[in-house]
Amino acid sequence: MALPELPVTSFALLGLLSFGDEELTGYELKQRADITMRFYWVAPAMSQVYSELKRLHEHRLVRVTGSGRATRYRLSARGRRVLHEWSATPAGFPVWKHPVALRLMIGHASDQETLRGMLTAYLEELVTSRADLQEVRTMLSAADAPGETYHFPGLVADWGLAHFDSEREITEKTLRRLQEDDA
Amino acid sequence: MALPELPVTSFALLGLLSFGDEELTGYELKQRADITMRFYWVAPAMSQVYSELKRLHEHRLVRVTGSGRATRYRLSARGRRVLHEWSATPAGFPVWKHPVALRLMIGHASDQETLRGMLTAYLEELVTSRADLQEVRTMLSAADAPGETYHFPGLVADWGLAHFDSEREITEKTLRRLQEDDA
DNA sequence: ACAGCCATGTAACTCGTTACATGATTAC
DNA sequence: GTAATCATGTAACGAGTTACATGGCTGT
Repeated sequence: MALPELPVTSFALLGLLSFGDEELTGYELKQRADITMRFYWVAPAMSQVYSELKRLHEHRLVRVTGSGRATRYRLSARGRRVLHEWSATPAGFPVWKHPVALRLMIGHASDQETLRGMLTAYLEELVTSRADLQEVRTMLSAADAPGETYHFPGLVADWGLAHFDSEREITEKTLRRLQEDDA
Repeated sequence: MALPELPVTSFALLGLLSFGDEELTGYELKQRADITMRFYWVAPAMSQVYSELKRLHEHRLVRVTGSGRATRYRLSARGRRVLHEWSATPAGFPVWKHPVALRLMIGHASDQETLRGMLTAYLEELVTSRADLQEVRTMLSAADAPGETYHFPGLVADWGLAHFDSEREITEKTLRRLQEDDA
């Protein structure tokens, strides 16, 4: 059984369909992605969710249960096998696109005022993002014991929380270093 | 002076041209990006470097000094102004694409063996990446005092090093948690 | 002479986005 | 009735990649 060549986001969406035996609409799938997956992958556009679902169906990785106007999708047996196979695939190194760090790098083209404002704004966004993720983490804690449905999502959420904490620390430290430079 | 609408990578490359008064070829610019910028932005393909340079020139943000077969580019006065203006632009939140965390999220579709192997492999890649960045950091330290050319790149490199350290800690912690689950 | 690096591009393609369009259902 | 949400798509576009092609220069 050859692993179909699909973009990672396809497998990510397939993965979201692999919790429990739920049947989801494209709309619901998009919501799940927005809530959880966006923290360490992406939040795909609505239109992409539909086109990926179409493709997953063409590859018979999902089954369609057209009950009424809302098309519902569920993982097929083949989809489950493919997902298992894919998860053993080399993961590759994370890609980090950090517009704050990028601007800081060319700090000589800016000024202290602007840079400090940027870092402060970033700190605030970190706080709200962390709070959002913490909320998710709390919801998952209903079934996050080893073997339960949301055990692994719980691990990943903790990973994300630790990451946000680390970012906060580094940003604060950098702010302090900028202030020292002023003197 | 309206800020031209260009992708961030354009400004990133423009930023790389703003250190010192150097004139760089596309080839050299690509090397710089590979060495430093890739850690918090991207390493653009060679072909993209050339097309971006072409576009930057069309916008008169760089000047071309065609000395011989190798075309050399340097920041124009206009380019410097635009870069300054861009750096005060809202930065947006970092995007993190983390294939390891993504696979861990659907850990239920995998097995302990595979997951531990994945995290261990990631740890090793973290070590080499950190070492690469540390090497860059050391090179920068020749001129990283406040006011010197590589002060800000130094700050950003330290940011990246702290990030790698944080990732190492989280990964190790997650590995321990996986082992506890086994028992 | 030959390998390896320097140097520059073109063409085809995919991923993913935004803008647009449509209509059904639900809550108030 | 009317606003918000649910639900599904199409079309155009842009960023960025890989594969391909070419050729000069440099060290051994």
